[in-house]
Amino acid sequence: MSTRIALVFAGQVPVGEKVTIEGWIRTRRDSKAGLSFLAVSDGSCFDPLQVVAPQELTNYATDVVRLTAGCSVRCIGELVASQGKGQTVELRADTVEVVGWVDDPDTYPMQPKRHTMEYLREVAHLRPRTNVIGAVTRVRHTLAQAVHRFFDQQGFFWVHTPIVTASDAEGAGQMFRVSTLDLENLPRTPAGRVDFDKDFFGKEAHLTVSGQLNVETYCMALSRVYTFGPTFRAENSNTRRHLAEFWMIEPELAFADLAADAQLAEDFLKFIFKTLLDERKDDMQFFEKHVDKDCITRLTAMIDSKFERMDYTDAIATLVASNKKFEFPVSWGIDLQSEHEKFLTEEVVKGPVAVVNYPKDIKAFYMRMNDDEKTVAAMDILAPGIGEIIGGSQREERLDMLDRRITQMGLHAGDYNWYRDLRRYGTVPHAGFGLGFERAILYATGIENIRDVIPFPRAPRQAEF
RNA sequence: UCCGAAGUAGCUCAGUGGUAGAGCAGGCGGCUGUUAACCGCCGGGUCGCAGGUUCGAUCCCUGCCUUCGGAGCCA
Repeated sequence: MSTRIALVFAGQVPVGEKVTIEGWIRTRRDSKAGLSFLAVSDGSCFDPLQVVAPQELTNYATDVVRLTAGCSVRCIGELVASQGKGQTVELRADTVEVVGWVDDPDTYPMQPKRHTMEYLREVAHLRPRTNVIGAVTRVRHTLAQAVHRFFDQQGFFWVHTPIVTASDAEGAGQMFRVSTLDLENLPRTPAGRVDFDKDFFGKEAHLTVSGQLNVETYCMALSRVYTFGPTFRAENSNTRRHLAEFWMIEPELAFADLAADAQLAEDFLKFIFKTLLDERKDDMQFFEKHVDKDCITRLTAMIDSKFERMDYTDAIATLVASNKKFEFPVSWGIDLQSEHEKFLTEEVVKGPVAVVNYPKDIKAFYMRMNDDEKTVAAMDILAPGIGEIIGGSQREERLDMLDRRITQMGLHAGDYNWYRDLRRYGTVPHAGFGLGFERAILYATGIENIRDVIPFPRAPRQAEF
């Protein structure tokens, strides 16, 4: 059984102990003193372990000096204090077994040098071997663990909402169709339409764009629930902040209003980022040094800050009073554009801000109508450097109001019968929010393109690997 | 989808209307308890694809493809 390199650096392996490590060669440096230095990484932590391979090894001339980046090895030897600078301990190898060679090292795509992120996307099956993608992967894992830990500690239950949804109306975004019909030979109704009664589910089905409506049903029984899973949008978005497949976190809180929702969001963000800083120091230091020098101070500032609250109406007044020239003119009733959000969070508040109570006409049907009948209890949390990071709302718990909103939006109440039932049987005020998981990773690491924080990005015309 | 930019060696890039170079990587040799080391030599390219202009195009023009940045949509 081999030892993970992370345990070695964590001091859990005493100097003098014989260990086996297994991993991949990052670099090899030969010394005429009669030994080679192998940087071996197993991905368990940021740093590779230095393995010292003396020329006395029986396969030194045949194997060790032929090692190149990417070769897999099993090294057995004694952990010793390093004689060189740059590391405190190293492995003095008794054996270096080559598990797998690299065919044609000349064209091995992952060289021990800096690659562009664009290039790495083209070799998505090999890019986890790089420092940056390895670090992203560990950060992503730690944040995901922190998400679950936060909700667990707060008494929330993780509800696995469906990926495939046959609801007639999700109400948000364009959806990917799920069908087993033969596209070359579609069944038709007498009226000439595609006959989805012949399809697998007997009706139209799609990939989910949000688990919210489903999770609300469990909220009306278990009080505190959340979803955390993949969601899909078939929109032709080509930006560094959008994916066709991304992971979303959506908590739902019963007996709660918008203020409680905003507080939950604030506590949540602070918890997951604090956990990240506590548990992934090595990787975060790499991001600070090579990707975004402000990433750690940005997270620290957020953790220590008190999120501001700002009414939408006040936000509009602030934007107008700034006399700043915006590409999109500002007036009450508009949806805030990227430039407006950035201005508010980066120049006015200079920190995270929850903007609340948006005009009803620019928000979804399920958001709770405020007493003014002009605004709904919606919120967006804006953060410097990224803009909107969380969107949420108090849900409309009054059936008559919900029905009125459904009608106003040109939707059909009949399509939402199970959702309406929640308002007929023991309805309660409740609220929730949605967080795009990859956006949180962008914010934490300073990585610029969302395609670099998910292992296999899905975007328009991009579904390789 | 709209606006802008870019596609030259395995990678990162320079360059020219007369078919091309550097650094890194790779191979060989030298040197060193080395730190993405250093020194020397060597191999390696349909200059994104398709047309057009021209005696001649990698360079100029047109179209297409791909990628990047911004916007919209949104998380």
